[in-house]
Amino acid sequence: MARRNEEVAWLLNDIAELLALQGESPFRIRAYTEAARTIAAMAEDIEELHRQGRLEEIPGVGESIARKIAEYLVSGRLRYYEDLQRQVVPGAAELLRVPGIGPARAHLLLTRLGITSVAELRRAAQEHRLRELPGFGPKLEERIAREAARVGERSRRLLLGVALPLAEEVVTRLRAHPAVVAADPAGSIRRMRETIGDIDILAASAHPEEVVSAFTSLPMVQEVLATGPTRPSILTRDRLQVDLRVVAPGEYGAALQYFTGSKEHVVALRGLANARDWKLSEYGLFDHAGRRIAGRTEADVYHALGMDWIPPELRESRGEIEAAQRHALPHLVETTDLRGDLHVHTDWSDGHDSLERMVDAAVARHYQYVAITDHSPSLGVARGLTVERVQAQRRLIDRLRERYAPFCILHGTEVNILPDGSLDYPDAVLAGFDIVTASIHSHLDLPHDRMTARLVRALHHPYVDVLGHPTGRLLLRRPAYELDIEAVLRAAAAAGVAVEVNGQPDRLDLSDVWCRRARELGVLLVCTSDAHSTRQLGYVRYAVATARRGWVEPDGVVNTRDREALLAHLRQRR
DNA sequence: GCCGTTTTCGGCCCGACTGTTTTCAGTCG
Repeated sequence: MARRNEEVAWLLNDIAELLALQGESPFRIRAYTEAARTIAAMAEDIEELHRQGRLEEIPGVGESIARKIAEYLVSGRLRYYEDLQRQVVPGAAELLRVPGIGPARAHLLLTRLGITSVAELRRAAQEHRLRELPGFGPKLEERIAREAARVGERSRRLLLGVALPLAEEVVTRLRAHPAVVAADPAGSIRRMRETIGDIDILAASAHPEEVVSAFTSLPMVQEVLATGPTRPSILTRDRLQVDLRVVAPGEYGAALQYFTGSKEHVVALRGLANARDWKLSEYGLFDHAGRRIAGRTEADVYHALGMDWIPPELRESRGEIEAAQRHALPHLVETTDLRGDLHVHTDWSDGHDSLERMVDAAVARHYQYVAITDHSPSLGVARGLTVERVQAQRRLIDRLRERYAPFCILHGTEVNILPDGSLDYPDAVLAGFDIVTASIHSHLDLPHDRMTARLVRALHHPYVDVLGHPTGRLLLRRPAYELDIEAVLRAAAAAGVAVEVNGQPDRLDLSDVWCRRARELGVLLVCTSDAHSTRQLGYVRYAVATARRGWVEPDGVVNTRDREALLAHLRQRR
C-alpha cells in the first residue's frame, strides 16, 4: 500500500486551520501543525506504527491526536474533523492565505462580517466595511484589498541548483569588500533544501552602510527593491530577489544561527535556552541578567547550550538536537570524500560533450574513476545505444584506458527498466559492462502495485548494480511515480543493489528523508551527477547535500571508496 | 494539545514591524 503519512499530515493541518478560524488557543493549533510536520517528514510508515500501537511514540503526538489518527486510518473518516467542518463555513480557511490575515483576524472576519472567501473579503474591503472592525483601520483595509487581489500568484519556489550559485556569487563578491568581516548564504539555501523560497544572505560588518551600498551596486543588480541601513533587497537580471541583512560582528554567530533556521530547529533551541533561564535571539545568547554568553560564532552558541555544532543540513528538528547533546551527530559525507562519478552521459547518447572531454573533466576533478553510462536503445529521444554502438563505445574506452591510466574509465550503462521490470539489453550484453545502473524513463503512470513490482524485479536482476533516480520525481514539475518506496528499498537491501542519489537539481532522487531510511535499512547509496555536460559534473554537490540532509556518512556511499575497493565491490557482484 | 533538569499543571521562542492605538494586538519570519 502507498504510504499515508502525507494524507494524515494534510488532515492534521486542516484541523489546525479550522481550529484557528474558531479562535482556538494558538498552542493547541501548533500542536496539530507540529504533529503534521513530523509525520510528513518521518520515514516510518504511519500505518505500520499504528499497527504496532506506537503512534504516541511520535514526537508531538499524544493520546488525543493518536486516537484521531487511528480512527482516520481505520475508517477513512474522523468524526471530530467532520464536526469541525460543519462548524466552520467551507472555504473560510482560504482567508489565512492572505498575507496580513492570521487566525485572529480571520476569526473576526468570519464571525463579525460572515466573510467566508477571498472574493468576499475583496468586496468587503472595497466597500470599506473592514475598517469598522476592532483593530482594523483604513491602512490595513487597503493592504488586505491589495493582498487579496494577488492571492494565488505567489509561491514561486526555486530549485536549490538555481538559488545556490547566485547566493554564492553574491557572497563571494561581498567577502571581497574591505568592510565585510563575514558573509554567508542563510535560510533554506544554507540548509541545502531541495527548493528555496527566499534567497537570504547575511553579512557582518562594523560599517553596514558601506556593505549595503556595495550590495545594491553589484553587477547582477537589475533593480534595488529596498535599501535602508541594514536590510537591502535587490532584483537580479534573472528576476530573482535577494535579501541581505548586515549585523554587527559580535552578533554574527547568533544571527547566522537564527537566519539559517529551520524555524522548528530555532524554536527548539530557544526552548532549551529558556529551560536554563537564558534567552536566545538573533542578537545572542543571554543569561537571566541579560549578560551575553555567546553570539560571535555559531559554534559558541551551540556549545554554550551544551551540544556540538550542528551542520546546517541537519537543522530540521528531526532529532539532530538530541544527537548533538549526546555528542552523537553523524560524520556527514562531503563532496571531497567522493573518489569518482558513476553516472555520466556523453554525446554518444544525449550528452553534450564527447566521451574524452567528460573523462578529462573527471580527471580534472581529481577523481580516481568515472563510469560512462549512456542510455539504452528503447530511449529513442536520447539516442540510446544499440548493441553495436555499445560495442563501438567499448572499443573506444579500451583504447583510452591506456592513455589515462591509472585513472580508471568504467564502461557502464543506464539501462531502461521496461514496464514488466525486465531490462533493455540482453543479459549477454549486460554482462559485458563494468557497472549497470537501471532506471525508469517510460510508462511512468503504472498503477502503484505494478510499478513497485517492476522495480523489485529489476533489483533482482543479477547484473544490476545501481537503481537510478528511484522515484522519478521532477521537483516543481512532477511528483514521484506511484510506488512503495519502502518495499523498493527493502528489495535493494536484500539484493545488495545500491540506490542512486541523483544530483540533477530537479531530481535529487532519492530524497533526503528516504536517504536516511535507506541507510537504516542497510542500503548502500551512490552520489552521482547524472552529468550531460562537463559542467554538470559539479551537480554531485547537490547529491551529496541531499545525502547529508539524510544523515548519510561516507561509508554509506559506494563512490567514496577508492579505485581498488570499488572494483572489488563490483567484481564481487558479478 | 503536548510535555517534563520548569515533571502531571502551567508553561509553550523572540523580536521587528505595522497599524492601531494612547500602551497594545496581530502578523511575520
